[in-house]
Amino acid sequence: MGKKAEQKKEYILEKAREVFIKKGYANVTMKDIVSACDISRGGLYLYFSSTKEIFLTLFRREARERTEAVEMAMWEEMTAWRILNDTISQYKEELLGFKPTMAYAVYEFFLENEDERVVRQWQFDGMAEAIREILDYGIENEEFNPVDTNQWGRHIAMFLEGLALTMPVMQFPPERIDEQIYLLLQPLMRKPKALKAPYIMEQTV
Amino acid sequence: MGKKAEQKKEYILEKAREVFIKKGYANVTMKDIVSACDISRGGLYLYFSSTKEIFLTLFRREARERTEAVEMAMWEEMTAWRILNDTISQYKEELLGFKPTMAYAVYEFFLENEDERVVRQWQFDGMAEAIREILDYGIENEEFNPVDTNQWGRHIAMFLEGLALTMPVMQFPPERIDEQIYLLLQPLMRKPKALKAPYIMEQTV
Amino acid sequence: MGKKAEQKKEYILEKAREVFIKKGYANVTMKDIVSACDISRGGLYLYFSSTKEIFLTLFRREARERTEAVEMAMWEEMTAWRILNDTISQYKEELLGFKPTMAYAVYEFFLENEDERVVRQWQFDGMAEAIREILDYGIENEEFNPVDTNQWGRHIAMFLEGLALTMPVMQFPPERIDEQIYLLLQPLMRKPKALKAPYIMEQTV
Amino acid sequence: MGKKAEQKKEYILEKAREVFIKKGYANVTMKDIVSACDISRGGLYLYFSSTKEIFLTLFRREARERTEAVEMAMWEEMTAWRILNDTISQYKEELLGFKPTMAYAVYEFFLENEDERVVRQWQFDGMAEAIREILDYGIENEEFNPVDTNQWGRHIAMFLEGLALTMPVMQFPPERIDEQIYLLLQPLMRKPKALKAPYIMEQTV
DNA sequence: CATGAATGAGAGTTCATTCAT
DNA sequence: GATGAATGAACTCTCATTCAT
Repeated sequence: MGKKAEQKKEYILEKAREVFIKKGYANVTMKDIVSACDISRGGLYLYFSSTKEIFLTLFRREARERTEAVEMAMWEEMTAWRILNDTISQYKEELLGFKPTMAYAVYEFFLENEDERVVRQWQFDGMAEAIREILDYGIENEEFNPVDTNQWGRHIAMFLEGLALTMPVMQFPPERIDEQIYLLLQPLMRKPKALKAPYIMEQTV
Repeated sequence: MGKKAEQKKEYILEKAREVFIKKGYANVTMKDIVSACDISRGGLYLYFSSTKEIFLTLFRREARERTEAVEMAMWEEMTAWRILNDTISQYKEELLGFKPTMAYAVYEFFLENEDERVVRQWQFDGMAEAIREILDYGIENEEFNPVDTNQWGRHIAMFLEGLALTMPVMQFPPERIDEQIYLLLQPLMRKPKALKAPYIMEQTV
Repeated sequence: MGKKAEQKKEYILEKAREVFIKKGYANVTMKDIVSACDISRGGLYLYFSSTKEIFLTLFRREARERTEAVEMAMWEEMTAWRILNDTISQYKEELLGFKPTMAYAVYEFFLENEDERVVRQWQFDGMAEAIREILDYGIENEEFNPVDTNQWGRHIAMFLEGLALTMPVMQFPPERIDEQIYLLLQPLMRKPKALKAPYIMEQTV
Repeated sequence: MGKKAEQKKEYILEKAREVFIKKGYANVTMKDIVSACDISRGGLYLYFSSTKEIFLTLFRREARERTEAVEMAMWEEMTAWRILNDTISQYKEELLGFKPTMAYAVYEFFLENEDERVVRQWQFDGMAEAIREILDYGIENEEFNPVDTNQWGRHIAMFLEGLALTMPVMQFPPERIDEQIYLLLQPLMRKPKALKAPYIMEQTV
């Protein structure tokens, strides 16, 4: 495939992402994506042969990017707080609608495609693992209380997923997101009393 | 509407529920429900005119029942622990697949029907409120540490939703669910150290 | 399925037959049949779900009818000549276009559907077997020379198929068909010299 | 057209032939041929503008070659038996799958293209004529019984076509082909009793 | 000459919805 | 009330054919 084809593929993925964000997964048709891309019906099939293929391509990439961001941050020797915070902040932006999310589409997709669930698990495990690493790092630095970081990795990862799915529908205000994150992370903090919501913001700056 | 018609409607809802559990919302067609009910195609339209109408009827009822269960328990003067535990246990059963759940269908539905999100919010608020009441009750009895029960009501409600959506796809073992609930509730416990996972079970008995 | 549905199915088969006669098999679309039947696109799918299904239904029936006709004639104790002649005459009518034939469609179908060839074989064997019975009967009556009737059953059956496929395209005149049948059957005749083409006709009367 | 273009055209015809043998005519698309030739989509159109054009080119050539083979043999003063036998043997090889045949494609083509049937007729007549010449030659040499060689030329030509169309689907064993040819040619033989099947083979050697 | 991306017509198929019975 | 046949819109997917490069 030439460079131009690669670009076109990229363009289609980008447009398709917008469609998935807007309509979830199950209701998206090839026609929808065709319209969004402003190409011909047959043209899309030159690059992808189903919504499923498009979706999986997008999903795998996003999962990879998300965990890579964490690894990258660790490499740069930022404080554990800062890293955890950035990670969660990215979610926050999505939750607040500043940056749209495919969370729904993801859920619809894996509901419909039972045989692909291993991909989903892989993504979740990757996320949990990345968070575990941050926590280990933070405990070592005496930033966090010592806890079972395997369990807490999963806990935070799962909480973030729940938040991602609940918030868009609920349309909670930003403060409420901070509130929830505060409750989640409190047990990790060495001196929780000293922190005030939205403490995440304070820490960041 | 006669009594017989009422029964038929009830029957249809029951069967439709099974379909939603199995296929989510977006992929369910009137034809699916017709098949599940073993009723004529036109016949279904005498009672409901769309999957949306059927779904909303079911959803409103379930939301009501769930909060009512909590209220009922409070009325019976059970311990806060017992009530919270029963509530969470019901989720656990669903999560472990012993009792099927419409969680996915719910998410799909509200994704597709933006204008109905207020209903979803009402349901979530009802759940959070019910949990808040349990917490207030437990704090009063000195079963729980004093916390902001409004925040914690939402926190637990949201966590349960996240769990409900994550677990079915992940196929985690029961211990992991206990582990997660433990991490969630730990800050509420007066003597967390004394509790071992699966502490929920221990408390129950 | 009610009686009316049965009639409709019959009607569709009848119309579809005309389409297959006219266009063969491979080029026939569900849309063609829909047009021929003057029903809606979706309507056809209530009765048949593919051209393949329609074709096989027609084919099986025709094969059955053709061999049944032979059995029936034997039962009525007609002379072997008369029976063989009638059988061949039916082909002749088809060949001359007085009665249209699906021969082409049959060939196209079994080319395309290798896995159904056993059906074709069953039909051919049935035909060969029926002719063998006529020959045995005729030899017993001393109408025919004694020959290996198994071989000759296949020989005549195969010849008729070849004729059916060649004639429509060739547009040979009726005399030429008689000529060919004469050459085919000559070795069976006890006094071939005494017969003149179109001897089949003479025998019939 | 330059020499190189001529070669390319030749190459395309060769590959297209393989496709027609495998898939008949009606189901063959320009795309199939493009794939088989490993050529660009637009490239094919520089040489041929439809499957029909390609097919007709192939068909005309094959018809010519087949009759030429007969003429050539006569020229070499082989015995009529030997020539007839070689001609039929070539068919046999095709029938047994040792040498693939376009027979099906031919039938499909002329079904679909009524206006081209004159070409088919021309080919059949050519074949019948070639066989007639062999028979005349054989009668003159007193190899065959005297018969109406016009009729018999058509008879044998038609029989071979029938065989070609029936056998591939039926998957008959080689002996059965010999059996059938024996029944066909028997009336021509001066002393048929002396011949045993597969007599064709015996004669050849 | 040659390429292969792009187009759009058209086939298959499914269902929501209607309506005569 | 209840049925299920019938309709037609919408969607998926494939290819013949064109055209810029």
